[in-house]
Amino acid sequence: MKYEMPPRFEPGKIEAKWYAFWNDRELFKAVKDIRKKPFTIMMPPPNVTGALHMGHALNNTIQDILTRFKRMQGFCALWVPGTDHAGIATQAVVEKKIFNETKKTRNDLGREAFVAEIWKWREQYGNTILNQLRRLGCSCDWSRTRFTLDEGLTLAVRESFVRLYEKNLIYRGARMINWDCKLETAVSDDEIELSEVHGSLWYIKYPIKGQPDKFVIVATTRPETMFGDTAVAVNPKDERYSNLVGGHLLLPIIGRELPVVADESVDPEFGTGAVKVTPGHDPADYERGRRHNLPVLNVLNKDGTLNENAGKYMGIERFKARKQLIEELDGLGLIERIVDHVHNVPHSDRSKTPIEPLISEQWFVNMKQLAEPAIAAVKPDEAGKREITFVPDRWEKTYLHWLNNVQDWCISRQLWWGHRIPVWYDEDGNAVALREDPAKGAVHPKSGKPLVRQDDDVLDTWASSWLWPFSTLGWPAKTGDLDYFYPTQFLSTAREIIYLWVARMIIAGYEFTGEKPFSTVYLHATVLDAQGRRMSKSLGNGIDPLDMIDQWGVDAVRLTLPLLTSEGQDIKLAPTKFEMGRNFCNKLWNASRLVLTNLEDFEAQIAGLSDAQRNALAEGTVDELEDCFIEGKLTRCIVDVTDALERYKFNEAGTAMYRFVWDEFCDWYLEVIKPRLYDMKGGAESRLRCQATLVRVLDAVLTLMHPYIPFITEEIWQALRPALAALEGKTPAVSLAISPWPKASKERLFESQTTRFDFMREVTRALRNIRSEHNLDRKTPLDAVVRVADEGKLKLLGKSELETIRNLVNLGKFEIGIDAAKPKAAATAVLDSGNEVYVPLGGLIDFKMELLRLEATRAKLLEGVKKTKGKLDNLSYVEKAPADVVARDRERLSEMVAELERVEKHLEEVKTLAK
RNA sequence: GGGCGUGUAGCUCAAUGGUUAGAGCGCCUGCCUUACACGCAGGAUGUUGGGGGUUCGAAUCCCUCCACGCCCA
Repeated sequence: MKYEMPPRFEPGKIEAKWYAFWNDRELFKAVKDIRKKPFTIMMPPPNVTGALHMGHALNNTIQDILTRFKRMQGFCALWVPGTDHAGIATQAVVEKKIFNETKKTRNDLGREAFVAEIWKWREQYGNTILNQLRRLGCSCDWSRTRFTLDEGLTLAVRESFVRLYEKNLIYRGARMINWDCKLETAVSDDEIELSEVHGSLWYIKYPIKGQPDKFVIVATTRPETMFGDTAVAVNPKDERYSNLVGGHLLLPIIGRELPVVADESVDPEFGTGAVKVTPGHDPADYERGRRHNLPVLNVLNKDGTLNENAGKYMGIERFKARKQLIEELDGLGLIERIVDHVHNVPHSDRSKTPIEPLISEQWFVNMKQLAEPAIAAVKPDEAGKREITFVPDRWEKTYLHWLNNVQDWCISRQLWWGHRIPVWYDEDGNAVALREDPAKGAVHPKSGKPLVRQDDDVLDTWASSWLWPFSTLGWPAKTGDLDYFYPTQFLSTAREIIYLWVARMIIAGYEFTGEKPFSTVYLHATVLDAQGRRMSKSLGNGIDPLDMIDQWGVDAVRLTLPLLTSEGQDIKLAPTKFEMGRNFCNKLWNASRLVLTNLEDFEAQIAGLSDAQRNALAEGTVDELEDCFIEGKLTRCIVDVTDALERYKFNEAGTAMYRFVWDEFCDWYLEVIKPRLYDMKGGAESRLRCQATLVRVLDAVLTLMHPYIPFITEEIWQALRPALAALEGKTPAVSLAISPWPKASKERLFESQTTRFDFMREVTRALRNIRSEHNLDRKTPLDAVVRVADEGKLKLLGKSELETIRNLVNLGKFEIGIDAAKPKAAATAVLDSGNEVYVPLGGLIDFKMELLRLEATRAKLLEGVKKTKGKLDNLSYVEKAPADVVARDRERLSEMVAELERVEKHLEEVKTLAK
């Protein structure tokens, strides 16, 4: 049977085919199986409005590598996909779309109709990102896809709310919150970012009561809030103002009397040392207001216009009002000066508009007590073990810092899209939280009065995603899945949501299930552009993973990303980086092409063997040196890759495979066996042993690499499958995706054979170097002599190894001998242990080149001798360093000295001959 | 201001305190050798940011300075 393979790997042709194959056979479906250990990952749910970006591509590649690895290791591997409803973002997207199409706002439509529109939108576009994850090859259990507004998850949100409410950990109150004037909702502290703004500091004159010509000058960055001023504060130690404390000023324009209060928190260095106090619109002033019993005045409407407290400025947008107010004050001569001022202003993550701190009635979660188990979870026990481990571990500090200073969490949002707060009020405003919607005529359990309305607000989206690790498995119901798959093993996410999400999930896990939600938190690299900047829509510097998949193939993308990622380091990415992965896939493709196109007779040959003979082949042969060598390297590779994956070192595992395939298997093994394979140089049996080794090694390589590059490996493996079946005498798994992970046995490291193979390589390299440096065409055979020092070295190269060298270098006459004489006019390479290689070149020899080569060797040796001798001459080194280190250095030194002598001898000869 | 991180070849990055610091890309030379030019063979390239210290021994540990990045206030 012949398998047609084009000389170049064409990823586009196979990707869809294999994804459908896996899916149709439900290979990714995880069914509880008590004979297996579970391995569970909950995918961080992307926004339902989202599209796949490079961060997603990296994060999900990592999760898929691990899931596939564990599945092949025999775990019951479950990877749950899903999306979150992204309250603010989704509502904004749909509202914009509706407005563009119909010029209607959500208020025009009304709550119910608008929410119905969003659901329609979700039906149509909500699966975009999940389909993109399929394109990436993610082996999720799609039958368990979850959405944070699903019925089950809604139930979970409600249950969690009512439980916390009943424990008095949720409360409603008027607090200073962050108000987003564009989206007209509260946002939590974690959803704002400070950004530097080049603004002004206005120095405004506040007249002193009873002294109309005298003023106190107050500096402010936000003059429009002055309508909410209820005092002016100075530092008690500030002598400039000590006579005014206790007196009153007059608020310009309005004329309201403002007491002058002394407060420690005022920085005398800032501005004039006198600051206006606006308790309704500044967190620091709010505290000052409390200390001095000042009234709180709100001057803003929800849309960011000023309200009736601003007098004639009522209805004017905040920044317009600021400008007009300044003009008016200036006209009144009340602006003393204006100074440029750079300061940090909080902006909403979502709308990017400046946040207004203001007092508002909101729902909060009291976090202090809830945080305690989450803090304990990362404390090592006596054995140094932690319930939850961060990788890299330094992020644990970041996590703890937040938890130790945790603030109450504002969970209500003035939106329509989300989980409506399950609280109902009676006519007096008495609230009650309910697991189920109240029946008609239901009454408040305490007041006995009928419940008349539900709270209008919805919950922060994180109040549903913090339940994700267990709500996805059926919680609050005690399901078998929850029992089996929970706690999960691994969470991989971006570090910017350690607070928003990771910490809250851990809190929720302990509070609601009594257990940790996962044992490892892996913080993946941040993908930056080539200049090291974050990829962002506004900069337009993003690299679209789907473009990259189209251009290079999905396997190339999946292989390249982890290869670029060393733990904890960020990735600077440019599209051309994927060449590395693409080229590797092509290399693997062609190596496989060589193997597969030379297996035509393999099954027939195997069929002619006894079971014992076949079994011997299937277990691996030990006859030819190169077979032992490649098996030994493979064993090493299996150990390294498995170990690296267990430690989540995705680049180490990737590099180990890359090295093995390219540097050992392709560069040496495949080159060495060609005569055996093509020309039956070792006879038919040797050829069959070679084929069997190729099948074994290629199978192992494909298996090891499958988690990284699932498509190409499946494609090749399916072609290899008949040969594998013949060799093993049994039917292999239906897919590589569920094939067993390779096992390494220590008996198959073949160390002595590897040493011999390495000597062969050394001689080969020396000869190639001579050929290349002397500019000798590959087609002209060279004669060569290998001089070895003793019997032991002679034995390192057997007859077949000499043949191998002859083939690799294209040699004519080729001899080896103890103390073999150096031919005249020969190029020389000095190896270690007294071994030398001579190539008689006769008239072709370039003495100048030969001189340069030997000089270079000499210089290197001299440097080495000097360094090592210096070390050994140091008495304290010899005394204090470990004996084996010193012994090794002694050996090296004598070795180098001997080599140096020989090089110098050859140099003299060349010099004489060159004359 | 506080915390964390980074600085190694032209570029992007590796390297449990112990051989003469490695790889990919790029560069130079020669090859379309019947798996692969997305390739093969050979080659060049380093004051490991500066300074100080600990140590027999430092890219690695400590201190300090410089530059850059991220997070928190």
